[in-house]
Amino acid sequence: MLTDHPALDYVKHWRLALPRGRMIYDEAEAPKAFYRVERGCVRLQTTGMDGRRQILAFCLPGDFLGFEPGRSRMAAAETSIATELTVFPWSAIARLAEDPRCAPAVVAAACEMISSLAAHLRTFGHGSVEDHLMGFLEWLADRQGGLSAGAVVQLPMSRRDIADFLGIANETLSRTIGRLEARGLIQVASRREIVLHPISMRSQPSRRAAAP
Amino acid sequence: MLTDHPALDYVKHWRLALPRGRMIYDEAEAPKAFYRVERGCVRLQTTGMDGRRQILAFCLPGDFLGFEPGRSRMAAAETSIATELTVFPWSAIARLAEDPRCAPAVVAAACEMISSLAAHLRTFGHGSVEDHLMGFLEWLADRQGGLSAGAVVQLPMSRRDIADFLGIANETLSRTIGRLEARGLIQVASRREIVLHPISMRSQPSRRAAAP
DNA sequence: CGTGGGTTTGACTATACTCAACTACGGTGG
DNA sequence: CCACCGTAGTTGAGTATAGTCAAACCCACG
Repeated sequence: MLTDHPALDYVKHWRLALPRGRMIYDEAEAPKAFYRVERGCVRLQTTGMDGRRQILAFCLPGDFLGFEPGRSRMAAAETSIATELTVFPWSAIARLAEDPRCAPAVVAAACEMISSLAAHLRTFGHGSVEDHLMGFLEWLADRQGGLSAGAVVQLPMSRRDIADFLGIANETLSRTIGRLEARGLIQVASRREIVLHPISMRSQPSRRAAAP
Repeated sequence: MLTDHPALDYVKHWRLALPRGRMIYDEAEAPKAFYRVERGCVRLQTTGMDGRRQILAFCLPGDFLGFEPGRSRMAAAETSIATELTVFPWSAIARLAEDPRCAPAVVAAACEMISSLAAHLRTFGHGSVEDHLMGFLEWLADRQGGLSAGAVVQLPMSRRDIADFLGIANETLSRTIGRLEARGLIQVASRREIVLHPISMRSQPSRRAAAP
């Protein structure tokens, strides 16, 4: 990972804290910097002419974004929640790419983005919405320290964000969450917290134990 | 584009001709080389446990594929039709990435793949199947010399390939083609040839004209 | 404490999937 | 060269799934 590469410490960079819903850069705008997420969550998205939004990827702490040597951004980047970033100005990109010691790491960073998009793309084609949602939650749990039994997943984005990521209507997302909970696969602790039930626990479909 | 970079001429490479339906490399296998398509068409695909296939991208002449410095392929690569490739062995990858003159071009190649996947991903979320298919055909026409009025698009892949790329059942693809033809948007000349009607010129040209 | 955006729920509709039968094409062998 | 066969593609009927429109609801925020 680029994070572990010492070369990054020597290129110019600084911290940047943003509130939720702030645009970092817009679609098709000229790249001026790239970023690493330190805290929070950034969504990479495009907005169609019909006004509908498609989220291509979520960037969590440790992820890089905006690494596009081309002359225009392929997607806009906005914070899903309050987020802290490290900014690397464009000049650093050129220096990185030309430094023989750094270039392989840079390529690796680009390939991570490829893997991320490819993983997202492969889920789109087939499978039910429930599968997609479970896959998304498991990915989140994995990023938050492994998907152990009864892992509590923090959702650093709104339902609408998740729906636009999965490519479904937010009503459908809401209904799907309810269905998964009814089947005992997940449990909605709060609006931004979901408990993943282990597969082994599926055998005993726990009905809502907590009395009102 | 990497194609235009002279450094590629100096790294070891050779030609390879393959018949249709041949696997170039398999999913999760260790990368031994990367490739440039000279003629034909390659599909990058993953196969789910349910046997269903999702095609992530089609690689047409000029495109690179298999550029993954990681330790395993993110997707399998197979020829959709008889295809001619230039093979660059793994040793060339390391050399390219470490050569200060080549590294930017290498990064650019990776970014092209990112753009390709991102473009595919953004169409998935919203819009009708007809839109997706028209977008696909226009992309093909664009790659085959611009989408002028009445452009004849050669389809270098089967209907099943197209369906798996768009993430729809092949029956749905067949019906959608029929519907588009009935609406006068396209005309099926033969099984592997479709004429794009000038009505589609209403939409914005994705082709870049001369700089202002 | 009130407001407003995000979220949930309901009823209805549109769209694409599935299963199944049928047809056309391309390649092969007589 | 033609007949045959197998694969790819098309068409049809019925069904399942998610979208749309609309309204209620619930927090989080000021």
